[in-house]
Amino acid sequence: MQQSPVPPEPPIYRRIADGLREAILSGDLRDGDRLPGENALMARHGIARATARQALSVLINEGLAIPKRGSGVYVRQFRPIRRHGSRRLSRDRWGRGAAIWDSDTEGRPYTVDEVDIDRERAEDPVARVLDSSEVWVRRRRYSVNGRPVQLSVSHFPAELVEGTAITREDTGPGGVYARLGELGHAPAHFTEELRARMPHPHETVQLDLPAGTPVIVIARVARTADGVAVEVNEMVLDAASYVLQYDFDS
Amino acid sequence: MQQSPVPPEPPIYRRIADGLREAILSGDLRDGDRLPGENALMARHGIARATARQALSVLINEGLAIPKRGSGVYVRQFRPIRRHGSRRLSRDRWGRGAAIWDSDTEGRPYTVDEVDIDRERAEDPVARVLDSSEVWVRRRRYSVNGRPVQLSVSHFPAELVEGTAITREDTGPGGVYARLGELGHAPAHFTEELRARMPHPHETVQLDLPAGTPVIVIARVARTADGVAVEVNEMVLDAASYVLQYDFDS
DNA sequence: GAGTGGTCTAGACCACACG
DNA sequence: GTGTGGTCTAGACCACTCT
Repeated sequence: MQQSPVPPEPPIYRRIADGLREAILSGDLRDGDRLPGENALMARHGIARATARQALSVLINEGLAIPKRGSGVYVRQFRPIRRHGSRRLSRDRWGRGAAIWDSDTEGRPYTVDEVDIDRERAEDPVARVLDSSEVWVRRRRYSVNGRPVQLSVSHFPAELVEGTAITREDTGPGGVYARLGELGHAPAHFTEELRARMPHPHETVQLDLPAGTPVIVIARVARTADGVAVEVNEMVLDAASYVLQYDFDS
Repeated sequence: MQQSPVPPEPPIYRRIADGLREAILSGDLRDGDRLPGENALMARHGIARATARQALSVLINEGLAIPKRGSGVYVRQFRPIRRHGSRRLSRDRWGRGAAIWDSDTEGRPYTVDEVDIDRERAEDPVARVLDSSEVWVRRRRYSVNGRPVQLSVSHFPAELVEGTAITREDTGPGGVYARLGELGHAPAHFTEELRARMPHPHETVQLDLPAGTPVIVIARVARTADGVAVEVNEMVLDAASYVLQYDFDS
């Protein structure tokens, strides 16, 4: 007969973290509220400093709290931007008020900084998809309300765009897609591949990410009506700043 | 005149973590390889145990390494499943060999366990979208090769599906969508909203997630040709097990 | 100046994995 | 049995924030 297994007591730091998480998720502690600090936890539970830190680090790594040096640990907030992928039909017909998650429905004014344009040898996945060993690369960072939210790296086959405005900082009215259209290579079909993972160090710096924040990586391939790939765009989004939406049929 | 700011030396634990990360990302350490343990780091760098642990915890929280009690810390691997959202046109015409990320292209045999079906009061976002205060809820967990990879919670308006196979464990041939079709409410339009975040504790348990693994949350709304919402499905995916793909036009 | 989080040391005991 | 990671104590010094 199976001995009823005794559930082991969770360690102290975990029980403290569970209590604080409960307070956050239940709404007892709200966005921006201050959590009890290290000293408060030490006194209240009679534990060592390292143990109190460990409890707080759980919540920080879960993305529920943010530490501020010399000040305290605070409940984190979530106010995402909504990014639309395919939206062909749904938008006006039943897009209103039907969202699952709250968001700033339309992207607030983006600012673009750290633009960087270069001609480079294509790396492997991009070279294969574009069928081109030389590419023009446009790197950008997007910010909303002064907070960086997205990194974008666009690749174009070098032979295709050589000498056009796509190789210059100002791409002119309508942007790169209008230029591709004038070249007779208007994008008509898109494929977006998505992943989520923890950020690499350079992403943490460029997006100013606190601990416990994943990134969403989108690799988008734009193809002409003939199926020729003309752009590969890899985007890295601060996951805490975005809700992505895709609408489709059948 | 601006004093050239002296970049402060990163702390020891960070420099050690940077070195190990470099070894992982460069391929010096490969999937499944063992990292130097706490004792090795203490000896090599002349540091205290807690500092060595802190260095390793950085990599663990980044999802690059996995600790195994009594054994060591190992380099983590990434072998995702590919999940297709809208795929109307692209699949056969230019889907082949054009992927950015490697994956098991078609989902390997899923197994379903922990099925749970209940009639419940609808919570707020779901109640609003389905315009229904009572819902039938189908909860499931999906596993691939014995590893849990996805949690799924489907909601249906209670009045609509009452007494049908949708309220029973075996939904019959074609599944719930076939049953909805027979009721004259065939789903025709889909909206998927996506987020990524760190998992909640119950998700960590049910998906057996190691630290440093985000989840992707998909809220999918199915609507009939008339625009009536007939299903809300909230899925929670182990982000390390998935690549999502969406294909669309214009 | 007082309080906060960030880093670090030097120990300790434990449960677990592996040979 | 030995080595591993998991938890915890009791200190210390620092940089930073807030008042």
